[in-house]
Amino acid sequence: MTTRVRFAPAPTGFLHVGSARSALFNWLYAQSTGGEMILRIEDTDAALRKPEFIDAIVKPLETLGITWDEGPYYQSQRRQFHVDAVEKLVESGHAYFCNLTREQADERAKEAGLPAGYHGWSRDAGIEDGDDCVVRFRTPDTGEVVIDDVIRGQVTFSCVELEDFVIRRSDGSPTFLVANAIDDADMSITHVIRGEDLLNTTPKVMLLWDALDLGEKPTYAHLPLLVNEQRKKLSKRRDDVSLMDFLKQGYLPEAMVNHLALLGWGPPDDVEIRPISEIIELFKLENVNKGSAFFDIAKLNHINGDYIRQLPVETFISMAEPFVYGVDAEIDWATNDYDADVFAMVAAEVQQRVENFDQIPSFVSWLFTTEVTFDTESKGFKKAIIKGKMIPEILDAMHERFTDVAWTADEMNAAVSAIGDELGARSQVPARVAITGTNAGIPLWDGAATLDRQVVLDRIAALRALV
RNA sequence: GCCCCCAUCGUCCAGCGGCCUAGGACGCCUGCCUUUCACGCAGGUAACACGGGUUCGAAUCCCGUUGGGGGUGCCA
Repeated sequence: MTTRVRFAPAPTGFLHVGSARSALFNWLYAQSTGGEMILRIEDTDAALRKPEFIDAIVKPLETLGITWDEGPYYQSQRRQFHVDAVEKLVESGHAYFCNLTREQADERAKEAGLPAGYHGWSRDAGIEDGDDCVVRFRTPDTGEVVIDDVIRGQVTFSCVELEDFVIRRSDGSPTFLVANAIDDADMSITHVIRGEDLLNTTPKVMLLWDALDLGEKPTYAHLPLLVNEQRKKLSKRRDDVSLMDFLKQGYLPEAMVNHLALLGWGPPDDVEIRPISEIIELFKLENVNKGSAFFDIAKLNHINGDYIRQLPVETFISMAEPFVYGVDAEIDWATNDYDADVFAMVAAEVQQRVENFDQIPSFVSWLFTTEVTFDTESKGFKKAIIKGKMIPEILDAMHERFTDVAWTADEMNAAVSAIGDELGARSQVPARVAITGTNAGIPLWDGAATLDRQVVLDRIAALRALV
């Protein structure tokens, strides 16, 4: 039997990295077993039914290269099936009407000295359907529901712990629990792979499954949660969780996917950075571990840097463009002052040094601005200039020779080296600081030769004034 | 509160009863390379939460404790 998995996100306005990880693991499982994946949008709640929300899910998935064979299906469009199922459950006595609101239920619980929540009051009250009525599922009073989870083994829930949950809201819309059971059955889903936060809802779906007589149940696999540094579930409010935002910041989709695949799973040979084809080949759902995983940006950065360095330089240059030119680029130079040829000349050197595209401007800013700023408080400046030997002498000599040195990389370089030799001091680093504003960066002279002589002289003078 | 899940270096992953004086990766530190920085290379730092069992033998199995997390919605 071909395996069929589904990624079923609720459209909340953007794709969460945790959801992306779920999508990825579903996809990896489908790919590794030669199975199929379907995309299903869980928009049973009217508030979630907005077309722009769909794009916010579909687009990032496409960018990541996570493909699906069927869909997107919309639960909202399958509503009739869900409504029918609810009706069937009422008719068969598995469900009943209830006209208590959440507040009323809590109040009654308080009066009865019970924990907050609904305690089955409407069960046999013979309530007729009405405007304010929900439909609740009658959970068994005894027995237990056992989930055979691929990742967690057997998980047992006693039925007494399960309250009579709502399967149809008072506005008539069925909840996702019904939709889940019906849709998974109709779509012949064989494996439900999703976050651990849904583990507690699984017994309810299984109860519905049996009550509706839907046949063989899918196999479940509950993935460990992705957490922040406080070990709490990644949340929209506290954390950076929008996958598209990461992509916009300059993380490569391949790097993102590689990193995500390493959260909760590891290849048996310990080779972490590798093509997706190999990950598919090595991936085993039963090897996914149970503990929650911290989404570590530092590691993502390292992986991203590796992928960037692997890029053909031409690709790097074209991908870098939005970060150095145009309205969205965060740059400190005037767009007119940007020179694509100069960038292309130094691009290979920049590529070796960045872990992310948004770091590019900091490496080339000095080539396109008139003045550079000296961060006199920085460690690098202190080491190179404040603690440097004969800095004033070097800068004075540089300024003098640069007024008439031949304006080529080699000649400029030679002139500065000569100054160092004559003064018996290290002259290259001070020269670099004067011209670029910092002690760290790409090789200096090819870029420096593209600057105007007066610009360089002014920068030397500017640094000289500080020492 | 109740239910469920989890527990190996700071972080991610390996380990599925002897190969473990616990391995790899990120981070951090040191050195080499380098006219800077980065890459690369060579080292270093650092963990089996605790207590009981079971066993000739436990990071690995069982129980308990503690700690963390998730759920507890007419959200999904």
